[in-house]
Amino acid sequence: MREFDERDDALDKAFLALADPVRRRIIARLSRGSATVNELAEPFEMTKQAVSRHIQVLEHAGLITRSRDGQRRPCHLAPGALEELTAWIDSYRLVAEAQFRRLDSLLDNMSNNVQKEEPS
Amino acid sequence: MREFDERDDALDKAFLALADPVRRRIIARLSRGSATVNELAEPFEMTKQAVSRHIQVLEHAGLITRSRDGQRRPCHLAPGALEELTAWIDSYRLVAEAQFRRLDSLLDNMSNNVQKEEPS
DNA sequence: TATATAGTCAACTAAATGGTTGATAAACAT
DNA sequence: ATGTTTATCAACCATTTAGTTGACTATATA
Repeated sequence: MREFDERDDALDKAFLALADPVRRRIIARLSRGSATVNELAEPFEMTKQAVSRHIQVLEHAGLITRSRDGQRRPCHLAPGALEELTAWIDSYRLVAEAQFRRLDSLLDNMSNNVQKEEPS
Repeated sequence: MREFDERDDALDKAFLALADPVRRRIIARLSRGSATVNELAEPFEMTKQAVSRHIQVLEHAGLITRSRDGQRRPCHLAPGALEELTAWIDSYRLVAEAQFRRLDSLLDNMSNNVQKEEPS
């Protein structure tokens, strides 16, 4: 009954948010502690409005949260959000690694069989 | 002398590639073993050309590789590619967690000080 | 040779992204 | 009350993305 899968949508937004060097640098900066929009915008050769929208993308992706401090709107890394992404990646990474190991032992068996069959 | 940072570009492409449910399902499928374009396209209500381009996006992002088997072009998960993404995420995740722990102990100290100053 | 199968290329359209400038809101400071 | 700082909203433009259809290449097969 739902137009789209909510988990898909959450992953879409999170991965898309990270698919931009500006937004990744913002994440990197916030990993060392909270910061305001002006502080986050300062290193970039781009208008503050543009950075403000990058921040909104990160916020809607659930990667950061914001609070209110007078006229400031400090940004904080959302605890747990990055874990969800690594969890998704790792789930398939581990399956693939198991698959590779299975292939390795299959090749081992084949070469063993060759050795066994060779003498015949 | 370079237009853009190569590492940035690689991360851009990889995260962008994962920011799509179709491409994530392709990755999920390939984690269980190689598959041809037709096999990958079959579950989707979309032309084979569209899926073919999704596959190219994954390939240019370095997430999958392709080989030749007659008229088939089997796709395989690129070993090690997913690790690089978790490595990027984890590097900041761990910094952030250390930061949270530091904040926790700071708050602990403050509440201890309050307790000590209370009696005065 | 002809024909089917696997896959890509090219051109087109609709929608989303990423940036700009200019106006505005909200909290502070004088 | 007026002005300053912090940040967002709105309109606009250029570029990219994601899908379509139709033509095409290349390999396999009758």
